[in-house]
Amino acid sequence: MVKQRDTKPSAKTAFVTHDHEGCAAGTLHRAQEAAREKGVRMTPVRQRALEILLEEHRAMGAYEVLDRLAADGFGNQPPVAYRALEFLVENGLAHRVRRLNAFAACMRPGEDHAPVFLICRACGEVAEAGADEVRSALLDAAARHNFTVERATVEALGLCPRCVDGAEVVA
Amino acid sequence: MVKQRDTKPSAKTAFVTHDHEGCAAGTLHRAQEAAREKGVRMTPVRQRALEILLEEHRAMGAYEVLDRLAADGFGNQPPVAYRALEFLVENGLAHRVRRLNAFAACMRPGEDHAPVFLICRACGEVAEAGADEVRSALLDAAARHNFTVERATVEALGLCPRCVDGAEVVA
DNA sequence: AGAGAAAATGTGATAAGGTAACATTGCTGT
DNA sequence: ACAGCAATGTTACCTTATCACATTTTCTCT
Ligand SMILES: [Zn+2]
Ligand SMILES: [Zn+2]
Ligand SMILES: [Zn+2]
Ligand SMILES: [Zn+2]
Repeated sequence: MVKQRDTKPSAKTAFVTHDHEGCAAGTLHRAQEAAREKGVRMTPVRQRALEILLEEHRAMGAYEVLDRLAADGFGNQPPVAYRALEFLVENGLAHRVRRLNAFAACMRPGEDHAPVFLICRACGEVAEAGADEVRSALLDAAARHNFTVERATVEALGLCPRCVDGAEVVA
Repeated sequence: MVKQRDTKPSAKTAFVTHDHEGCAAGTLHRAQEAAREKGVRMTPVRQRALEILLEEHRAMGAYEVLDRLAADGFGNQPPVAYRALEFLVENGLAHRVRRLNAFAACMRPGEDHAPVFLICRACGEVAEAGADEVRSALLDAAARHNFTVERATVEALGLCPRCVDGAEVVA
């Protein structure tokens, strides 16, 4: 059979225990590469911000990132974090998760993909799912209203496979 | 004039010039009916909040709604608006538009639908598009990750048919 | 009708998220 | 070296959202 190369990390890492050290390092490397190819500058704050986002598969608020950056000797005012995060988002190295008012590292930097997020309400993990079908269905729906889509937000809130067993016992 | 009984308002009103007076009145009526059937109380503040949202096909911030409510003699503190809006959202009479941090009246109250929003970045109009295909595609994508979807946010930002001609001349 | 419980509202305070504006630093090219 | 521009530091401020608690209204049951 055709052996899958390391081109689809998200499919392998979403809600599955894995070597996250390597996962993060690899993604960071790919992000750096993507930035270089794109001709944008990966400065220290920006890189550090991305590293922070990559530590876990969850979304972090700007102020949470800011605290971490400040602790590392960078500025401690909101624009420091917002600017770094804005840079990462604009260059496809991170995503904004609107449901959480937070940011998450992109797991497929440079791939020009349409992100769909799966957000576990129990453990807070966020996975990026490939979903071209969702996009095309959305474009179809928009087309029926003669609407021109420029950017789309698709986010699902629910329970990941690890949390689905035993999460609703609370109620 | 009892003409529209089993119509699909959203499909007819989205980005199309129409009798909005009747559109709003009809939707309000259907919302009241839905609330009654559901056994929840449509109090004065709640109804007024919905009326305010129904005035235009766009999303309004909570504070904007609050100002209007205060002007009508209701309380002028944030919880007044947030509570009314929360009620409307929880009972399917309004939706939260996350991309705008705002709220929009639901155009098909009581219909138990999965809302997909088309947001025009030029005129600010917001349309609710029916998109079962988008939902099922999203559920499929989630299923591939063994993720259980509970709630989903699908929002598209772009240009409505009325704004698409002549909007980008600015740049 | 009247007591008690539950739901809804009023209000003050504060947390959390986000931006504008301007000074300063540092890189880039000539 | 020096002009020009990108990036950063910093101050101040704005918007959005929630908490906590007192008061009123409405519901429920006797
Ligand atoms: Zn990982
Ligand atoms: Zn989980
Ligand atoms: Zn209308
Ligand atoms: Zn428009």
